[in-house]
Amino acid sequence: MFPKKVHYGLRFLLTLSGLAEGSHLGVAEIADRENLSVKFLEAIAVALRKGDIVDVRRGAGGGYSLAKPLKEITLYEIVLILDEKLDKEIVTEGSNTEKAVGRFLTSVRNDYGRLLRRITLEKLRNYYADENERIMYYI
Amino acid sequence: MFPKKVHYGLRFLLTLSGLAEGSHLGVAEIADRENLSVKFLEAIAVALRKGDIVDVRRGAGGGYSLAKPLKEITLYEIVLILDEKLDKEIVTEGSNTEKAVGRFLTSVRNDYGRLLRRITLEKLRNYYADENERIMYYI
DNA sequence: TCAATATCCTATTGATTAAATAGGATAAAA
DNA sequence: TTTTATCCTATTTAATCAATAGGATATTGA
Repeated sequence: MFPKKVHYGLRFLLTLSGLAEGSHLGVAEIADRENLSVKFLEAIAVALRKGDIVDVRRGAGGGYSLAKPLKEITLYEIVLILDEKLDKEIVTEGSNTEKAVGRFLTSVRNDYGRLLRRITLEKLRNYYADENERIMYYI
Repeated sequence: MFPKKVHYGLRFLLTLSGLAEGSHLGVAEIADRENLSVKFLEAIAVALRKGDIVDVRRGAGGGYSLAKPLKEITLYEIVLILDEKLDKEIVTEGSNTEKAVGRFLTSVRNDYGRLLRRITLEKLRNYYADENERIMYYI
């Protein structure tokens, strides 16, 4: 349902969320930890930076950090940045059936957008915390 | 956002919804009215029939008709039948970040599914009625 | 019965998008 | 001023979407 860019992008952000205030992490390091293609993750990182989700520090010792707390980042923003098909135009021109279907599906997309806007990455963080607890319990 | 199969399928169903009780309409006829590829629409019709959305009458004078009233057909069913990416498996295995992201996105997909289940094709019919009224008003 | 009609099935083609890779330009810290 | 890491552009490969084609199958209607 969601392209890999979204999966990888969320893992990228989740990794950054573990960072201490003011510190940065490079793409190469994260790609290594997460076993992802460096180049592919690089493109994702740049897109997220342009979308003001992460801050960057270029040059040696640089890398990325979250631009704002997880609870202020909605899934809507992420999907809009990393999944181009969401904001693709829905045709509402043509015959009456075409118009009706176009308007109908547009309203569904709007509902979906509202749904995504209500979900913040804090929830993702909670799922992550659950995973870590699961290990603690196991030990 | 939605593949053409969904658009075409909805136009197909919308056309069928105008049919008198007990009558049928062939794919060729509908494709002609809606300016769609006969062969492509044919595949859509077969899929909808297998999903119990439409009934079929084969042979001469045959064609399709709605298997149930529009208000009993949810958008969820249609999207599930005509958009294969909805029920594609989301991976919840691997590293902790991978699991967390997988579970998180699964919950989002479930929310989306609930959203689609609340929308019936009666709403589509209303959009269609609006379009027709618009013409009446114009005349 | 049997010809006409319309669905049904399988396979193929072409176009578009997704995913990954590559090489080097740019910027900034050390 | 060297090192490091981001940034940019282009290309390749794989997967999916959209459309097309031809014929097999079933059923109606004469």
